[in-house]
Amino acid sequence: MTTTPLRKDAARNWDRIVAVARALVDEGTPLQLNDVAKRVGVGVGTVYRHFATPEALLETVAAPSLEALAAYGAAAVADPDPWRGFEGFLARTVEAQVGDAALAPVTAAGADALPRTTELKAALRETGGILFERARDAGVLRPGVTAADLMPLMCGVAYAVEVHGPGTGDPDRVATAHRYLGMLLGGLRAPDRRD
Amino acid sequence: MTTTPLRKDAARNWDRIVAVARALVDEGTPLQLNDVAKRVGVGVGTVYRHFATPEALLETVAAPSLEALAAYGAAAVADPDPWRGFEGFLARTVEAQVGDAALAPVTAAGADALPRTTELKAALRETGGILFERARDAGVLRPGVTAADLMPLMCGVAYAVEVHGPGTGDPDRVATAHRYLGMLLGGLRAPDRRD
Amino acid sequence: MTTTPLRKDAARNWDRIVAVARALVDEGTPLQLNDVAKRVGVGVGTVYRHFATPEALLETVAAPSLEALAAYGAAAVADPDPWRGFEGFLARTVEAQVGDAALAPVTAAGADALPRTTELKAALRETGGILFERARDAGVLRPGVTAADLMPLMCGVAYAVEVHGPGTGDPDRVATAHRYLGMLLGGLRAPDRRD
Amino acid sequence: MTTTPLRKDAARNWDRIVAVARALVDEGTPLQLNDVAKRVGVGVGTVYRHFATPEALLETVAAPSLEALAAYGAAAVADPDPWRGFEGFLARTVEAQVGDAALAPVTAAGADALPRTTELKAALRETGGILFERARDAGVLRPGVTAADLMPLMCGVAYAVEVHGPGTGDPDRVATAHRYLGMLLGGLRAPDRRD
DNA sequence: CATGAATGAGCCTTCATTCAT
DNA sequence: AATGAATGAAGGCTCATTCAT
Repeated sequence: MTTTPLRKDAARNWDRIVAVARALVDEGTPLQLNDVAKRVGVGVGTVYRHFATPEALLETVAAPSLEALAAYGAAAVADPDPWRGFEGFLARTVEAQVGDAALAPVTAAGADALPRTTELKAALRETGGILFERARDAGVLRPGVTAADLMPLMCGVAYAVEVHGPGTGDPDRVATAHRYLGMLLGGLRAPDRRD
Repeated sequence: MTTTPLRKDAARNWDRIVAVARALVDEGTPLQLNDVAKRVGVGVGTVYRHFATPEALLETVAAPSLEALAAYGAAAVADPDPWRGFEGFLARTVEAQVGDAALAPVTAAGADALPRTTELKAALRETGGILFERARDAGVLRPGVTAADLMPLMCGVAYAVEVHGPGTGDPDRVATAHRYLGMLLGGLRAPDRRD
Repeated sequence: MTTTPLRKDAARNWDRIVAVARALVDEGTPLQLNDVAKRVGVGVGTVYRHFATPEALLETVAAPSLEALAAYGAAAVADPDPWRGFEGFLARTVEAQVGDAALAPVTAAGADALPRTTELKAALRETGGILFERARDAGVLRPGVTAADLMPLMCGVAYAVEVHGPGTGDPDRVATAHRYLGMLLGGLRAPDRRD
Repeated sequence: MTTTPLRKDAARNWDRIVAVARALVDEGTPLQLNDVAKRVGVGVGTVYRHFATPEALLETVAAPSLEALAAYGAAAVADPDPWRGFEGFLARTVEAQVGDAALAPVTAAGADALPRTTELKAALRETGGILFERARDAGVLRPGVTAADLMPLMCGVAYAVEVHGPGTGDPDRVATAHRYLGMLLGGLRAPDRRD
């Protein structure tokens, strides 16, 4: 965890690279380190020095969203209402996924490029697990679900939003994400119906 | 619908190309026409003659699954129980998606390379719509869902299965798909709980 | 010169191929035998049977223009006014070149694909030679020009028209061709000036 | 006009690429960047880095001729004799076209790949225009010609030389070019003849 | 004679990554 | 540290021509 602090100019480059990468991600352009370097106005080598692979850069771009999610999760755990904490966390998760194009690939990737990413993903899984268990123990969850299903399901909701409609950045996307999450939570089937 | 029948030798190549493509799709290799040609043992031109683009080949590979799904859908419409028809169709849909790696890209693609694909997708949407309306009219669906949500939701379920675990072909995948579909239909939330 | 007469159906194909090729030339599409075959609705083999190479087809397409020019030339030779005969022939030549996109490549080509083309070109050279000599002997030509310069100069005029402006088919082209030919005949320099 | 100076090694490659391209142009081989790379002994990417398209390379190869022509034009404008300036410029122009196979395609191309090419072509047009107007105002030009005709006519002369005979590089070509230009300037028709 | 499937060399272009400067 | 030139494998696609049917 102890990283040698960057020299001031190096830190400045780091920031500019990440900012440009963020902009590229937002506009849907695939991250190419050559391209990033050109836009930042530094050499490719500099970008490679800071980020060994495109994935590392992408994970760095995604990190703030993951951090924010983790922070929210920590607060949700403190919520006295188990369901509200659980639901809120899931809502934030899908909001983040549909609002930040960097998240989907990072979340779905099998291997992480940065240890920090692995930590964050683990923390989120952990938080999700805690919230899940609290909810389950409170009896507000249907049986059959496990904590390990949460991440895939949230990715699924985000993907459904993707398939449904307009590209990242459209305001409707968040509404759709909430609708879809609501469906998953409440079920598509009318509650009074029993087979 | 009347296609000039291929000469015997051409038909043989067509079959071999599709077979190789199917194998590549199954092993997760991206479809590259040069590559396909090499593996089939024909010239690139032959592959291009049969399939103008990688998408056309992929859609051809995916077609049987789509056809089977459409056939099932036609039968489901005849099911006297609206819910069973609806649920069965969705189940088949996610099974297909999870069992055939060619489906996800074809389903998610905005533009189709082959008219047949467009027809099949339209037919599936149509069938889904009919089953959906029957279920809704029978009062077995929660309000707030629309027919246009079905396709995205099924894609979402399939994607969740993908994120969850083992690659295409694993038998567990179908079980997981059923579990996830069940969650979506019934809701994650315990039915007796009301906010 | 004795060609086995074609069977009726073969002759029909020959005609249709040439007609399609003419249309392609007129619209500026490069002549590709596969393409021609597709548009005619015959197999490539058939086209190849009739025309061994793209050049042979192009020369066949160009032939009528060359024939017409040759016929005009024969008449021009009979003109009692040597200058008028000469000038008229050149005018027709450049008109043909700017009006028929098939001519430029055929005229400029070093080797001919068809004997008929060689004959026609020779005939035109011959006619040009006669007209040239008549004009020269009548003293209406400046010294320094030779008969062998005529063909290149006419090609040059046609090319100048090409560089100048709108593509084949535009009515202005003929006017421009006449203007340029007029410049060549009369000279750019004011006639009263002597160095 | 301020271009970042290339690094020494890069400049060396640039030079070698242009030199090879020049040789290819001289021997009439069409410019293919892969081919150029192979002959220079560098990777394709290197050639693409320096010249984004074959046209850009060709224009670079042609540039010195255009520069020389522009320089000559600037001097010609200073010539006290309007006709001599005009004629000299045209003579240099056809000499250049006939001596450098890179010029014809660059001159005839509608769109330029390099801004420098556009500048040079504009400068030449401008110079031609000035020389033309001086000559016209001095009364040494026949009416009916416009400045916009000069470029096409010079291209036409060069093309006529091409059609006439031996390939680029042959010494006779220049002589022929002068002959043809002379014909254009003085007219093919004997001066004493009036219709 | 006609067919049209097959061929495959050939050309273009991109981009992740390395390494000399 | 930073630079950015160089690399070259990789992939895409076209088209003139042949030859089995």
